[in-house]
Amino acid sequence: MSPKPVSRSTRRTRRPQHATIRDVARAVGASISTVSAALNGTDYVSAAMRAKIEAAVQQLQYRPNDLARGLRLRRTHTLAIVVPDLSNSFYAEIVRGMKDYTAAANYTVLVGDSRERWAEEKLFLEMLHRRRVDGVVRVPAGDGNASQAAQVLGTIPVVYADRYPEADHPVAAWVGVDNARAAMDATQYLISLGHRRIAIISGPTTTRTAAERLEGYQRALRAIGAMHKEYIRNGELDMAGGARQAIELLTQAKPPTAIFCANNTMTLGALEAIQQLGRACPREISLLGFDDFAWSTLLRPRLTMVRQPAREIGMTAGRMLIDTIEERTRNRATQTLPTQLMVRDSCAPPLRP
Amino acid sequence: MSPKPVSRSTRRTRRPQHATIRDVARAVGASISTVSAALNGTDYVSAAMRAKIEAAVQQLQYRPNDLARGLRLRRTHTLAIVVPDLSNSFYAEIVRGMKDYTAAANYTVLVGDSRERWAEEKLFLEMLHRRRVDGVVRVPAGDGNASQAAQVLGTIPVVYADRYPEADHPVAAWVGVDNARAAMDATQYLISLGHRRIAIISGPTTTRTAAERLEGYQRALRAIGAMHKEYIRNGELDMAGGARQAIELLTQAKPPTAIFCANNTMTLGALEAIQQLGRACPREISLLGFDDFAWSTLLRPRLTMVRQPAREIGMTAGRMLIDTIEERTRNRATQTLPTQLMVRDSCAPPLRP
DNA sequence: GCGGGCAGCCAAAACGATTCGAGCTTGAGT
DNA sequence: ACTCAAGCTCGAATCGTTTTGGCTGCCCGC
Repeated sequence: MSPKPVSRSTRRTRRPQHATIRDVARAVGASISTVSAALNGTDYVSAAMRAKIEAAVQQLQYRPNDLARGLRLRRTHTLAIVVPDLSNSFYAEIVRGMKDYTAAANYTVLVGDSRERWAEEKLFLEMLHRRRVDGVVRVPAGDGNASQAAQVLGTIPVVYADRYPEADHPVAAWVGVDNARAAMDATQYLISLGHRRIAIISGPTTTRTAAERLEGYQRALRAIGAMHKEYIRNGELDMAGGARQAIELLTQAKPPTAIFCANNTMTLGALEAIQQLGRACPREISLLGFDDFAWSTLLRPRLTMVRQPAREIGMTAGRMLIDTIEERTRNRATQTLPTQLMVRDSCAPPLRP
Repeated sequence: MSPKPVSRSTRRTRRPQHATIRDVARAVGASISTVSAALNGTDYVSAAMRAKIEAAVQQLQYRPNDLARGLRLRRTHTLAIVVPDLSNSFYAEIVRGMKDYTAAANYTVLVGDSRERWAEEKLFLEMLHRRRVDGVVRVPAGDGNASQAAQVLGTIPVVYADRYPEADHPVAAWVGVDNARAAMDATQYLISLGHRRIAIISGPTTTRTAAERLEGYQRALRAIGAMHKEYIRNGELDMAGGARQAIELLTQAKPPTAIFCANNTMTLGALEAIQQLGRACPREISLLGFDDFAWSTLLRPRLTMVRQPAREIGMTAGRMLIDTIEERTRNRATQTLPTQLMVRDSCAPPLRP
């Protein structure tokens, strides 16, 4: 059985797609090892040779193929972030922060939008696994059972931002704010203005942050014995959800004098509802929101809101991720960043306290 | 030029990172060719074997390595889009449209933000080349000389969105709107309300769309002999730029009775300036903007704006790109989508016409 | 009994990079 | 004169896929 050298290639129609390292090597009459060493500075290469190679690279417009590189190196220099809603400026800002930070360390980031659905998030995570990203930061979808993520991601490092993981990876890294505390402070601010009938529009209780904010709100009101169940609403996190809950609250027999909204989109919905019902804000009804956004000062009234350091959250998540990837795990596994109450015009003392 | 010393470390620590097709083959006692054929359905594989393979895939949590795949296939199923400002909801919406459309065709998209600077865009495009993306849609940075893109992208297909290419690729695909026409219509609307002293705040003339909108505005005013150079302003495209120009316009001796802003961020800036100067809009000054956004109805007054079909622009760009990549070039090379004047509350007849 | 088609499987050659080990000159140290 | 290291270069293995051509039975029609 002699293995005969068969000329098996029938097609010779090979259009030259991109220049390869081999083309560069051929152009300067060197081996590809030498070219590689020259380009990466990883071994001795004479100055003359280096110059010739650099010229050839320019002339051939050679760009290394990162697929081949990643395959060999087992590193793609790619990260990813998945958020529940990209059109929400809060998450957009987190993404931006992460991109800015990681770009400086020469990482590319893929961004995914789960639309609050684990099914969509899972699809995205599977794609990330196939692409062998070096790490991912998750703001898990709020519809529960996001703890299967460990399965689909395998050994890829994960950092959580904003929302807590739920007993997911054993030692999960996380960065975010103290939501209970921030909500409590906000509620106490309303109390200090004289409000007693304070409502909250919160998200679904499967969303960790929503649950914590509700908790903080309750703690503040319980302390003065002013908690009433009919003022607690949870619903969808979007604008329509906020509007619907606000209308229900304001049209009931004994409406609240202040509404605390647990995220930014719902706050906008509530504002829309208030205007639609012809109520004067803040004279007749005070509105306090969560998650600030850039153009909140353009609205009338200018909204009083709890500001989260979105950009810093994204940057920190990126930093924590890169640190674990590159095995400088010097930093703590969890980081809590400060919030800030941006007092503007949408809250005032109640008409009849 | 001293070459650096090299430490040739001999690490033999090979942790089993991810399951490979070889692992699957070994598990079922088949060859990798058979596994590949089974998974891709590209050749005969017995039902029994197929079942065994599928079981092994599940058990090993095998996910094909897209790097190796892309290397072999010379296709990455990755697209990219680069826009001048991601925090501008107009571009964000284009990106979203493209993502939605291309996701259905199983493409991933990388998104880049050039911040209106060619230097940044170039960096991003070079990265795309190294990653061998299958195609890219560009909204070129507005600071000129973006025509070097062909060089850095090599043979990678390009589709332009919103802004025109400037004699870039020979047969450039493009999708956008008729900016001159839209601006002319908008200006004529202001004229029909009785305005004669109409100002425009436009972007830098290196930005093609800005130039076209200015052109349309001029055409409308020239037709009634009401064009005055002191009412024409170009500046930065951001909010601060819009505010600055608006203040200059409104504080001059014979201020305009209406301002036409050539993009959305400048419109917001102008609105801010108007409020800051204590002018009543629309009673004292009418404001008409370009590029609608989702929450424009939350502002008071609700802004009258020219709406571009941003989402459709993104989807169409995605479609055109995929069509060229997959060589179904059945569609025209350039597509013009319709605009719409969203008449709301920020324009009214002038006090003294 | 023989040619031929088909179902099922496999070995090996790409794809384009990095890296290990080794070979070959020089020049210096002893 | 001999050894040794440094400087420079190269061949070959490797990363994890797809794909091509070929091999083996087996059944079918004659």
